[in-house]
Amino acid sequence: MPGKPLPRKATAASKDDVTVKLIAVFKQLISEGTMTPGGRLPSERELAASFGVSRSSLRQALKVLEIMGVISQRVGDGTYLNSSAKAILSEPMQFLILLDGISEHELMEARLIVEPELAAQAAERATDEDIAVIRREVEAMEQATLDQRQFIEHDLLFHQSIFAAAKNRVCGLMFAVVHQSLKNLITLTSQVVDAEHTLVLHRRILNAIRKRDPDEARRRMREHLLDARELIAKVTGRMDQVSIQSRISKVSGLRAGKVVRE
Amino acid sequence: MPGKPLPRKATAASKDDVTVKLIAVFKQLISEGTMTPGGRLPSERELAASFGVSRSSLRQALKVLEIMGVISQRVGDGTYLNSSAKAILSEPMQFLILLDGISEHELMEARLIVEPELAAQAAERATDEDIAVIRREVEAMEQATLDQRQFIEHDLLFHQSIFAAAKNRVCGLMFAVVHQSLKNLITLTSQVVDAEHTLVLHRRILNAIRKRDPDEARRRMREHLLDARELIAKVTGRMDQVSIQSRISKVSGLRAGKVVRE
DNA sequence: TCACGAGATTGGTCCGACCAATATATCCCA
DNA sequence: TGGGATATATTGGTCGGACCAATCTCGTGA
Repeated sequence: MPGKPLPRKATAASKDDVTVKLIAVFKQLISEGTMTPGGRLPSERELAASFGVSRSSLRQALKVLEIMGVISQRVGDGTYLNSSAKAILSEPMQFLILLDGISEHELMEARLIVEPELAAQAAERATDEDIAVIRREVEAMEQATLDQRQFIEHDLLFHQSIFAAAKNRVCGLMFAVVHQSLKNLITLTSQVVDAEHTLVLHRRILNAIRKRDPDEARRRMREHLLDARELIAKVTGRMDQVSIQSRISKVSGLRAGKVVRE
Repeated sequence: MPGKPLPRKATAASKDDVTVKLIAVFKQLISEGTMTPGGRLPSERELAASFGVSRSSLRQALKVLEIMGVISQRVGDGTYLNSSAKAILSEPMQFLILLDGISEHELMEARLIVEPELAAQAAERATDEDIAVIRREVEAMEQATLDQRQFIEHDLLFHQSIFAAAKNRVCGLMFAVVHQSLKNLITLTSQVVDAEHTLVLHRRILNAIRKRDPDEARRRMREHLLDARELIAKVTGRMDQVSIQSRISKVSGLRAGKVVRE
């Protein structure tokens, strides 16, 4: 009896499948500068041969990276390493919200923690240019009071521009997806109140930052978010689980079929 | 002139490849409750047939979900939907740090924004049990002053337990990965100062939360993080880019080969 | 000089095959 | 009859090849 072919070396990462190893390799290559942002990767066939794996396995790894926003692929062209990855947290966050059943209320709670502090920091650190950008978003909102889509878009951009002014990319990137997740809900709330209501609150924040007054900026942002949270609570009270459903983009093309275990 | 074969229907999701559509389908199925956390999915072959796609394409989608931590796959067993996904942001965040070149300093900045506020909220909302958990982490650190690995582990758990006490899952999940990213760096700093130094600061935070004093909790946490940031600055001053390299897990098994464009 | 077009390149999808790990059912013996 | 060893089926993991469509490249010809 020859026993098992190989006792399966316990070399730590030996149980990882090829895809996981490949992702680790890419991470390594990026960190050591072999692959630079914006650069083009060899073709899938070359990469597969170079790594000694099948194209199928390689494609699985590349697909993961593409969905996460690390790379971009275009047929007939090639594969490119993205320079920045603003959307990298988007997909995971959506699943996180689904799996852990995170409510809109909790998302607003998180905003209440972070955004007032960031507004305060923005008041301290913003350059004149940063402030100009923030003001431009307010003006864009003023001119879009009739176009709800545009209005909300600039509403979110307003908050993002404050993140940028606070010079805190980590929070900025993290909360970009939080904003995106709340987008549908914000749309609902903005049907309840008129645009001027939101604009007043935004202007107060802008002015506090212009005055370089961190404490007031913090207070005004908090005021704005508390107001928004209240509105959301009012709206969701009538919507309940519907809001969850509507947040999921409708699927086209593939039939769902039976997926449950028979 | 026949023009382009088909003007590319602008049906929104028509340009997405199969994998992207499949992920959207799974999102849909989870949100509508057809797939429930902990539940088992049909086999890959069944799913592929059910969706009318090849197993290869399906596997790409499943791989993405597995890396993100949405599902777990075991050969010979099957595919299961995870209940919660604490690790869901881990991989994306690592690439985010790499691609955008986010420094340890920026990560600490983000902690300085969030954790003091969370400590304050913990002081307000913590149940007796929450506080017991926090205290237990402090005690665990006291008993692990000799085992550096254990010590740091409980250091991070201390901070996590405060997040839990603050009842803010969003920030908790987001900053779990930030902590993880800083782990190596914390290891370095704890070689510079003795354990008691850290313990004193932790005890102050714990006591503030026990006294239900939000303001002091906020101040004490801030004090702790400012101290940590200073230590990190001191350490990284001598390390520079080395810290980035060491954060990447070494790869085994696959040879990197040439990847640059020749 | 520029527009057109044939060919090469590249990612996207599918199929079929085999392997190894695991679970389940089966059988045999104590 | 009970329990452990064994055979079988199921399942994910990997591979190779094939074809398609989008895109790029480059040479040709007006």
